[in-house]
Amino acid sequence: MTATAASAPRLDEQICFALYSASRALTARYRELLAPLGVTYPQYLVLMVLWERDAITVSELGERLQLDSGTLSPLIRRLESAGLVIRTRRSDDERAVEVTLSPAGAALQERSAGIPDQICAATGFDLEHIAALQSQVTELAAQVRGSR
Amino acid sequence: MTATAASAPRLDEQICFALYSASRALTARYRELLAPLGVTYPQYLVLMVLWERDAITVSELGERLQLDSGTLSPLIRRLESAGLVIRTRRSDDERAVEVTLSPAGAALQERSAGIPDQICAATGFDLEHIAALQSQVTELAAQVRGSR
DNA sequence: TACTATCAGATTGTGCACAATTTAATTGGG
DNA sequence: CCCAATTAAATTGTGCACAATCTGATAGTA
Repeated sequence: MTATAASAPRLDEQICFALYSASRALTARYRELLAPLGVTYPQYLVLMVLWERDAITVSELGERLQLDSGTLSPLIRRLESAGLVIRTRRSDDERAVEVTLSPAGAALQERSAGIPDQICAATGFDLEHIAALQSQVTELAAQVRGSR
Repeated sequence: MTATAASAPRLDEQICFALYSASRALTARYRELLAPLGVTYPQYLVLMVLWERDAITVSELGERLQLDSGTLSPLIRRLESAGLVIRTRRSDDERAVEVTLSPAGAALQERSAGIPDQICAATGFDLEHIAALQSQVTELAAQVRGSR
């Protein structure tokens, strides 16, 4: 015997695989819903942040989404190519790039308004259950980030 | 007004973002723990499946991990280059490729045995809480996959 | 036997993630 | 004022994910 059954890491028991797999399953669902709008799920996340608060820098976006410039720079460039956002150097600090919604980018908020409900429906969970799960998962992520 | 506050999709409220973010946070933790072993988290997942049941085809791996050949083919080739697995065409069906652990791949099971506990510790959650969360997240993923 | 359909992997192309490095602007200290 | 340190993005390189396509092997059927 190499290891006892109890200590062997089984795939089904690992919270990380569950999160990884669920995240990909949900993202796949978003992919279908977002395809008509011509944006990917990470691009949609950036747009959501901008819909909450427009004219935000790349690093502020990065803090919000926990993504670095290596991911965001090309992603935002694609959003700009698609005509959804505008990138401008901030005049008081030429290092910072401010990302602003174009009219087309702002208009996408309306067109995507039904998506969250469709996602909720796809989970088959009621709203309270989703909210409870969401807060626990968020707390777990915060713990893991803070544990290093 | 463009939309009511209630209908506006807020990032913090979205289960998908919570899962996506938590998955990345946990994977980052795995990355540190797996670095000494020279494997990535997806590669570790493949090895875990093989530790459970060796000599499995690429498509069976794909079913288990919900990944397609576009992801697995190059990943398994890297595992083979690293000397951790061996790829052999099945003699009774030359289409199928069987993935088998090399001695080095099998040996990694011992060396990685402490990782799950370290991950649990990083979450700060007790085992029952993790298990409860894990089963809910898994069920949610199954629902989402089945809803199309 | 040919002919078609199906199936298993591999390949191609796009878009994330992320580590590491680079470039340019700003800040702080002497 | 000058220069080192810091900061914000961008760039480079690697490795997933995944859609779409391709190649070759197998199965089924007239």
